[in-house]
Amino acid sequence: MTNNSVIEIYYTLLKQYGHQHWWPGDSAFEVIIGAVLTQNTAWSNVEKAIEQLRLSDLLSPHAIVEESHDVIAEAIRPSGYFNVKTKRLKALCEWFMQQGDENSLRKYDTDTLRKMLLSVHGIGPETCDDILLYALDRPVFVIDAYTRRIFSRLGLFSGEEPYDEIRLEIEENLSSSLPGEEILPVYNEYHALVVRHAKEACVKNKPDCVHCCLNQRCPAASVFHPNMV
DNA sequence: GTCCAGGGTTCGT
DNA sequence: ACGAACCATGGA
Repeated sequence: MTNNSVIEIYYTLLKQYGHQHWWPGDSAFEVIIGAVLTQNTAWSNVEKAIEQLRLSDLLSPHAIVEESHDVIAEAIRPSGYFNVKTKRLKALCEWFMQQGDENSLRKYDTDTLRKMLLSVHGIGPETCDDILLYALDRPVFVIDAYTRRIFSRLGLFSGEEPYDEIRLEIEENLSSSLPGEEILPVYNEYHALVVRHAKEACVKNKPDCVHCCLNQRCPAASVFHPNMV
């Protein structure tokens, strides 16, 4: 990985697509709920689930802990895996309430918070980093399937490396390119741009489509290969 | 009808 | 430490 490759990819994506405005204006709690609901699920379905929670007055940690499994499951049905996700939401909300208010999480450093979140049932590495970045304003680089696919096709990784191996290498590379005060908004925007690009890159979003970012058959190839038509 | 989405847990090897 | 089955809806 060359010295500035990660930030250069960022500037390329930002120039192509502009700002994505991910999770703006929502409360931290709503972002946290969304992070669980969107696991392996299209965001459009998550919006329906959140709206149904809102209409049932279930959009608070206390309500989700107290309400019955079946009522919550029915509310979040559109997001899929509703029985699994109901358990995960309850576990996460119980943890959240045990911490007191949102401000009581500020006293932990990011690595400590990550371990705390990962110990909650239903929170894996990606959901954890979504919460850290988009709800708690921590500077972490979110690794998802799109990130692996795109960075792999740009030759930076094989794509099979463990989650934290990719994350730490990208974070080290990025932080060497930017001062600390400016890195949080870049992490925030970067993941959103990767998702946006992945959707543009391959019409069918096929994991085995080897053309994305590699040749002109990919609709988004010119983003990284300006000389290609 | 088929594929897959802003994943994680559990249970084999 | 790694692989596979499992969970379930809705849009393309």
